[in-house]
Amino acid sequence: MNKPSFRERVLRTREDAIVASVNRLLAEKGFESMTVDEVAADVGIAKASLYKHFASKEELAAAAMVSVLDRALAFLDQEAAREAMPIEHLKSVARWTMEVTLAGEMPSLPSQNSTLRTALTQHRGYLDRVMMVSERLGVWITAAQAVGQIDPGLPPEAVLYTLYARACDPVLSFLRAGGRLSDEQVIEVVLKTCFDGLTTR
Amino acid sequence: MNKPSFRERVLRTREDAIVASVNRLLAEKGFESMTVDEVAADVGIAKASLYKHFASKEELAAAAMVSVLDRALAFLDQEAAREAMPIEHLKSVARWTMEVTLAGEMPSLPSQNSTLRTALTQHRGYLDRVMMVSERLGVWITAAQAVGQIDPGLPPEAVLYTLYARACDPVLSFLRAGGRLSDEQVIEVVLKTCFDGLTTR
DNA sequence: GTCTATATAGCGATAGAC
DNA sequence: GTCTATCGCTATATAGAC
Repeated sequence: MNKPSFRERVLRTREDAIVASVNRLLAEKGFESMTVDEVAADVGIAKASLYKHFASKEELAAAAMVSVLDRALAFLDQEAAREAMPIEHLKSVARWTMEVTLAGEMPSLPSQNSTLRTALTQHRGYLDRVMMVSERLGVWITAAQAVGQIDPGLPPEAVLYTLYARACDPVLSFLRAGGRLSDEQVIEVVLKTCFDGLTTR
Repeated sequence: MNKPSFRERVLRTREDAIVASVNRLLAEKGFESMTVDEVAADVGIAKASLYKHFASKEELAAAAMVSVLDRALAFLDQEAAREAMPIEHLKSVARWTMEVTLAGEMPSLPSQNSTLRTALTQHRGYLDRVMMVSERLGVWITAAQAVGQIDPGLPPEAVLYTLYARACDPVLSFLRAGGRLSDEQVIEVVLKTCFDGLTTR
């Protein structure tokens, strides 16, 4: 385990800056509308330099996804250390997801695009992290269903996907655009409809 | 009110065919990934001919939206004629929306894209129909809240947006891709989570 | 209105000097 | 590894004959 040289740390820092820009642009404009020229301009380096770090636009997107999944895993660690019921953990995760989304730091990718999809399904680092997050959420989901906090009649995958979907819920931006609710209120409303539904309890 | 000539009917039929293709391609690949060449090839005419009917790619997308909104208005008419509680009307609308989406006939557009967004916000036919649909749903929403079927604590716009969002809910395609549920079961599950929430009642 | 052929522009990716 | 300059391709949109 060698101590990283100054040179390596500089490069790593630069790559972090790239990923941060990609993250933001991906959240703001989406994969197709984001151009590599924009990323380069945003980071402040030449496009050719960008391609020395990442081989393709798809690799850039994958790196952004890996980055946010690592943040998610870190949050899951922190959350798991907290004493709480499974349902409370799940609500915390949903809230965190929406906070990241509203902060413009959630790279939401179209599941339709074929070149991106094939790139991601072959990206080991991405797949591994998706699996890890899903498994850790799955534990809380089945636990919450076992004690009757989450409806046991729902397929666990449906619960999982519903939580994932909070990361790209258009209701968030629509409610924010409405201007009548603060970001915190937006999150509380969506969180309530997600877990309690639209109908009166 | 002149009777349309044979020539006009042929043109109208061709435009309908174009819109149908756009609808399908827009649902399948999204606005950015759909190309005008694809549309022309799908319809079976030359691209230049396409541009005689619609001035731009954005106009094509707007026409597709107008088309599906007209279908929605027709469904709302039919639904309004039915004797039912407001909440039942809203559930029917949500179910219809998801059926259209799973049938691959829901042109879901990215709200991010700027050129498309400006084109739509200036498109009178589109805006009018969105307003009409929203107002008619709004009546049922406030009625349902008045009798306590929909949570009166929720902002009506939040309820409206949540219903609209069923048209582009990624949970639908994810659950279908899972392969364990039929399309009807997928819709029932999402409908239940939407109105009743994830937690046990 | 329909076609073929083309103009124009933007994007992903690379060459090659330093 | 960073830069400038450019390739090669594809996409929207149009010209002009019929």
